[in-house]
Amino acid sequence: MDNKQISQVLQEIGDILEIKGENRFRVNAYHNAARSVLSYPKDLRTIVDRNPKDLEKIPGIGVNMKNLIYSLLTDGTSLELERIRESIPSGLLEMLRLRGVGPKKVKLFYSELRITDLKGLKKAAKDGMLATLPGMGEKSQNEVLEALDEHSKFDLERVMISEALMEAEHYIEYMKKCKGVKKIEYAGSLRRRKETIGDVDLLVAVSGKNSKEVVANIMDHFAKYSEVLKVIASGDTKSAVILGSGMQVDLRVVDEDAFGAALHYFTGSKEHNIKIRDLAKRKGLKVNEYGVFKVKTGELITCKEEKTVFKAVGLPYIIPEMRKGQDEIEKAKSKKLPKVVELSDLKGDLHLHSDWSDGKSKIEDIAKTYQEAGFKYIAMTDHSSTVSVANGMSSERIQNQWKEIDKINKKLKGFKIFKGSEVDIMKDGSLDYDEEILKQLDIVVISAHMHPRLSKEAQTKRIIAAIENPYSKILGHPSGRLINKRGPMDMDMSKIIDACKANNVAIEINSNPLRLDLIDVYARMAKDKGVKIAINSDGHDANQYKLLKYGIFVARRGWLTAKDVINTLDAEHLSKIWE
DNA sequence: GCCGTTTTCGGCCCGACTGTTTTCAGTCG
Repeated sequence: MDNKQISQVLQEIGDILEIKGENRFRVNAYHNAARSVLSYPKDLRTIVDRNPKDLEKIPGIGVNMKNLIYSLLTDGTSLELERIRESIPSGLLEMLRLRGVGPKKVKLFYSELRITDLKGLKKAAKDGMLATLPGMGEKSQNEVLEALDEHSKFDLERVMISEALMEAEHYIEYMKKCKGVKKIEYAGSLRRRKETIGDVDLLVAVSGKNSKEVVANIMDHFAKYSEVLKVIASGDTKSAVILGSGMQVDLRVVDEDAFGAALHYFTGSKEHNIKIRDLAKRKGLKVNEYGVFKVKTGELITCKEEKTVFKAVGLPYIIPEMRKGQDEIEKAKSKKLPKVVELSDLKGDLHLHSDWSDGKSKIEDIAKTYQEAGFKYIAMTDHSSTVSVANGMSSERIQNQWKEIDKINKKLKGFKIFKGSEVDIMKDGSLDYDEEILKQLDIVVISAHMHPRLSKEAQTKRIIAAIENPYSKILGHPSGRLINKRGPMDMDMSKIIDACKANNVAIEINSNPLRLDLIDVYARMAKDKGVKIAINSDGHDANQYKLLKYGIFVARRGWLTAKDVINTLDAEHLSKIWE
């Protein structure tokens, strides 16, 4: 059982307790613990193996949760979990996933009408039975039917950040055309640059002098966007819609004087906000989306800008990417937040494909495009021979490619193409070219494309063997995951990072929004262990240098500075790190 | 159930929107 599965169990227990109407703080404790475990950067199994008591050091985990997690990891289940699962029909949990249906309604449906699953719910709604329940009516019944319809139509998967960003930017362009919109920004997980996004939050500022009609007009404009499929809420200052793509977009309108406070509030994360409010409380302050208030006098500290919120609670500005509710507030207090890397720090890209393998562009065009975009170098890393589906290059072909690179390099001024390869890691951990080729390459990116289903031990051993190859320079897309399509390979990332440190191998953050691999927690772990990172596009088209921004997002969420990233170096300094 | 520069007991973020009520409970973020 991994952290994600443990987190799911904790979430499930919380959900069941909630349906049963247990004490809400006890319910919250399970949900908090679930989130805490999910974002915890270390494998809980390794903690249990060393000293189970250490589990209590994880925020939100006390003696009870520790015992539960211990049984889950040693027995694969626990008495408590079994007992609680038996206490309600399992289908009730699925009902919780419906929009507008929470624990109270699930309990109501079950206790009054013995409804135990979605099918039964649909029948009861169609038969008009739901409307007869206390607190329900025709409208609520229809809401349930619509929620059931949505549930079957859209898989409620979170979408890639690239998609959400595009949707948000288009919506913002449209909203800017509306009179009275002084400022507009997206907030939420999109602003925090999470790798996947559940819904988009838009925040609009209006001038305090604006009348109610102006705000109403903005709400109206919002609902009339051409992509809107359904308006699910529309109040005085808050609206929500569902787009044709299935994505939910929320809008909130605030006075421009409260814009900073509201932006902070709606950027989250929830955990970060709770910690900020806790800190404020201890200073006799109250923080909400309208500003920071002195509790005793009720005096308002106006927060037109976000940094005023932080200042009011005695903190330096914390960038959205860091707001996870982990240790960022502590580190900010002691002025230990790093200055994180920016897109403009990148001087080159060390993982790219041309039409020599499965890319679309010619090497020369790629080089020109990158140079025009302000970069100083690239490494051409086409696929090695075994990856025949991607037109991998034989030893002979790659040597021909070097001749072409030499020719182009002579023509270029102030720009360099490194000779590289994305060399496949074989099942036994050996590399897909022999020494004769490897030793002539400037950049050897080692990647596993085949055998993703090996056991954890075998996979870890295989990858480490490849890292130990003296010619390996960068470990490419380490986990092999494809977001919403394929999970990560089962391997011990902590050991792999240690091996990279021991062998002077950098680890890649692959900027393709479908990969974003290494993930942020491991990026931070690598940094803490002194391992260098390469932020690469893995581009298959000259214009895919534009993907690098997504890799930068991950790096910033992993607290990386420019110094932690090798492709912020000049071409001359870059070659020296492996000497 | 968790947690502690007010505390080992007594708190636990907080406000908007909706529908069904006629002052509020449930849901959501």
